[in-house]
Amino acid sequence: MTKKEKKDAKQRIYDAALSLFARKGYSAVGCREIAKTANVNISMICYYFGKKVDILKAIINECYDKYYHAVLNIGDENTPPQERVRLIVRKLVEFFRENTGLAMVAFNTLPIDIPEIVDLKIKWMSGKSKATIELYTQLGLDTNDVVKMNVIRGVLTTIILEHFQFRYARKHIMQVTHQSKYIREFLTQEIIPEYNDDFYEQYSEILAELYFHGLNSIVAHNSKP
Amino acid sequence: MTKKEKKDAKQRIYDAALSLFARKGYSAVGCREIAKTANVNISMICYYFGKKVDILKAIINECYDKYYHAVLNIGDENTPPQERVRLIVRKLVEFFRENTGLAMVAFNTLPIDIPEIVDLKIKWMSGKSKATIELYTQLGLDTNDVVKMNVIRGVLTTIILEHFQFRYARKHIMQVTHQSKYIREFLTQEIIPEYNDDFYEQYSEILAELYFHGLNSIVAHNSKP
Amino acid sequence: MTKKEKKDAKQRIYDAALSLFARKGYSAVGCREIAKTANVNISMICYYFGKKVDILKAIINECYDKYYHAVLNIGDENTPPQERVRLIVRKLVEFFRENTGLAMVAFNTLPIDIPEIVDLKIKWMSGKSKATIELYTQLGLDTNDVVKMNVIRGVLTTIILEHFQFRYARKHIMQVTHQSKYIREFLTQEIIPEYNDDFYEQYSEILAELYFHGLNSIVAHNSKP
Amino acid sequence: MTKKEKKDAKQRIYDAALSLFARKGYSAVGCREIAKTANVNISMICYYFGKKVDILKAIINECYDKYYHAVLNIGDENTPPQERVRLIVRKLVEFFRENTGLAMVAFNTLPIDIPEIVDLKIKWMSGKSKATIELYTQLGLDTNDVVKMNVIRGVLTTIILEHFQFRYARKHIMQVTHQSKYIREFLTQEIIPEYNDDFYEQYSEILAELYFHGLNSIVAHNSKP
DNA sequence: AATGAATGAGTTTTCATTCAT
DNA sequence: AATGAATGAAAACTCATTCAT
Repeated sequence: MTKKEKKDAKQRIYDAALSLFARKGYSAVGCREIAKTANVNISMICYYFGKKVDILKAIINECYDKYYHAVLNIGDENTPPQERVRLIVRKLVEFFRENTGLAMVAFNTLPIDIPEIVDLKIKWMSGKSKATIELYTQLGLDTNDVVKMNVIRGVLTTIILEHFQFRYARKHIMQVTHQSKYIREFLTQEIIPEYNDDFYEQYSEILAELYFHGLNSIVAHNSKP
Repeated sequence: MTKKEKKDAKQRIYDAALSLFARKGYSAVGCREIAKTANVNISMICYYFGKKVDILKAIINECYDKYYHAVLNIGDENTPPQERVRLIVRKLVEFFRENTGLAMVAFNTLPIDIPEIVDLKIKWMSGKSKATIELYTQLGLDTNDVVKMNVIRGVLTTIILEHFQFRYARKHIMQVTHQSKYIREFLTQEIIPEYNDDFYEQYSEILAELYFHGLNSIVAHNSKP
Repeated sequence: MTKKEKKDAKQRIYDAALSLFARKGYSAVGCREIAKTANVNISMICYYFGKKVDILKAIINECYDKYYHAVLNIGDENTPPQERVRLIVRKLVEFFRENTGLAMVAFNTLPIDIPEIVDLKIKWMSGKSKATIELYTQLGLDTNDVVKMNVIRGVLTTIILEHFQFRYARKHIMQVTHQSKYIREFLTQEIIPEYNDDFYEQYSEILAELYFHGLNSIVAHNSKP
Repeated sequence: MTKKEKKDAKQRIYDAALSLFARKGYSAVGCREIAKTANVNISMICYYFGKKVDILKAIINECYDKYYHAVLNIGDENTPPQERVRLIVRKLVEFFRENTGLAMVAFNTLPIDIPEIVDLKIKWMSGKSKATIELYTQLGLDTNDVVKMNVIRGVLTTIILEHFQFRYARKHIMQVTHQSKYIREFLTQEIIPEYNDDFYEQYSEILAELYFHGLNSIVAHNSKP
């Protein structure tokens, strides 16, 4: 092994794990597979990370860290609401675009039943959501309206994440050989856009539009006549 | 064992598996655990379902079947668009409410790397989406606008599913003892509504509002000047 | 496999484990080795005992159970002390002779650092030692004399156990090939008696003699003039 | 690290290993644990001792060396037998008191199945036992009486070792938290003497008494009429 | 139809040791 | 002289599945 490879062993493990977790889910991926993908000996995983779950922890930490950095300081009370929404959407899209795998693994709402992980996630999720709350009040939304808050909680993130999950899944599926040929045909029939800067420019714009007007419409809405 | 129990063995396995898959994910659940939860002998699983994966198949099949029945024939071209949206949302919410676990397992976009499952899902997902397409055209949306379609694809389902996943996760987490007391405190501090008929009446109303106006706003939107 | 073998699988594992633990100590024996010795698949161990440590638990339980049955009801206040000592020694020797391996594993004072085992042992050891206490008082020994009690605590058991450990070890060592030939020579030079009924008849007699007069002498002894 | 620490690294490993072996047994202790306890890098162990087993060898060597020095030249034919016994007991108690851990590891009769160790022990054990043999003849004991020799072989050492093992184990157990509270209560209920000079003065006296009169009684004993 | 026993390949993790520096 | 990285073998244990009954 060259020096380069040695230096990167930990990183290679991390990357391999991230990619595999994103594709199969944490539990479906074994250390063997990670090691093979990273081209290292199995024991290296424990050597560098201690336990398999610690790789997941590292991923979650990196993801939330990046996430909160991304959505930090997006406009203030002086920014016009629509502009603010546009900024938020743009930032989020950018974040998910750059960290698709990371986000898929960390944000997957599937409640993996590992207490440590649950705790870690909750720790991250608690007390950071100022930005959106600020936006809501700016739009005149009653943040004490439990129903409305239940409707809009996490909506934006969810929509974007879902987009990337779908895109990721489709790409992955197309690389795999499937039993039924008609599925392959179906997949290739679909019009798949080029997911380039231009696409996401428009995507953000439209999503911001949808979200902004959607929000506004429910501000006015009176739940009970 | 009574005869009643014997008769229900298969169902008990199915129910146990469903509940466990929803909580932990398919791969994280072992046959042992399912058998124990269902209070049957392990070999019963293979006996009734052949392979573990076949339970998942059964779940997916039941879910999609119910799903498409739920969203079938919701209004037609004569129904006013807003009313139609309201109907769709209502039906979807109802569906997810009644089949939370089922939907969590079947719709989880996490692409589990099991070809059979992927194929099965694709088979179900292809060619059934007439209802929404109809709605789009009724609203005047250009269904060939790739970007717009990427934005709205699956949005409604995703939002509702996410709501139920969040609700489910929170409930589950609260039942588990966690290391950090402050997490428990945090969880109990939150205002959690009673998720009753009344709540979902309002929830559907507001979500329909948001979705309808959101959609309308992007119909008008001109991506590129 | 014949039916006979099937039936005995658990027993074979138990026996193999007992024999290996006696020879090498619990920690030095692996499941692989037990399985091979018992001529079963490794997974059978977990299948029948759950965990490796549970075999040890079973051994300890069997040993203490037999032990307390063996030393139960050996004479009473009407039995002359010397006769009583003779009876106790005889019973103990008999017990150790019949359960050498069992006793070596269970009574090995080596404090294996497994809490469950420590607890189990203490549970057994507490509150069962009436027989010896009765004897002491009969002999006129002050059971509150801490020093004397420290001297005689467990002496008899220890001496006998040591005899069997030594005998066991020597036998085992002689079966193994050793590097240094002079050791083999040395070992074979030694006069090794036949450990038959006759031997243990005399052994018990002499040990009882030693123990009885030893005890008596310290009864009279005044620790501090 | 200071120079002092560096200098002592080997000693620290030795001490850590000794303490851990005494508590858990050789096989149950890993190099990792030794290294951690000694606060050195794992590779230091191999660096200083070659193999893990060589630490054990060092321990055994040190122990036997000290042991034989301790019991060397304790009285001669002119010393009155009872006085001689008293001296031997005193010396042995002193030795075990000062080298409890060492003796526990080295003298543990548990036959660890490592040929090198077995050989080493046998090498030490052979041909050094003049002192006791001398005593026996002085007392008029027939050293050719195989049964008698089997009874008294190692008795003294065994008794004392057992005392220290018990003391050691109890102390260790009390430091550990156990599941069952009643065990802790039981342990603390016991009257535990202060194991100081005064205690061992008396302990040696009483044990010498027991041993001397015990031996004498069997000298007179005629095995078979 | 139903099941307890059995299995071999699988899991994660730890082992003592070696190596290049 | 000293060490962090690396390793393959082994550790205990679990896996989904099969099979004889």
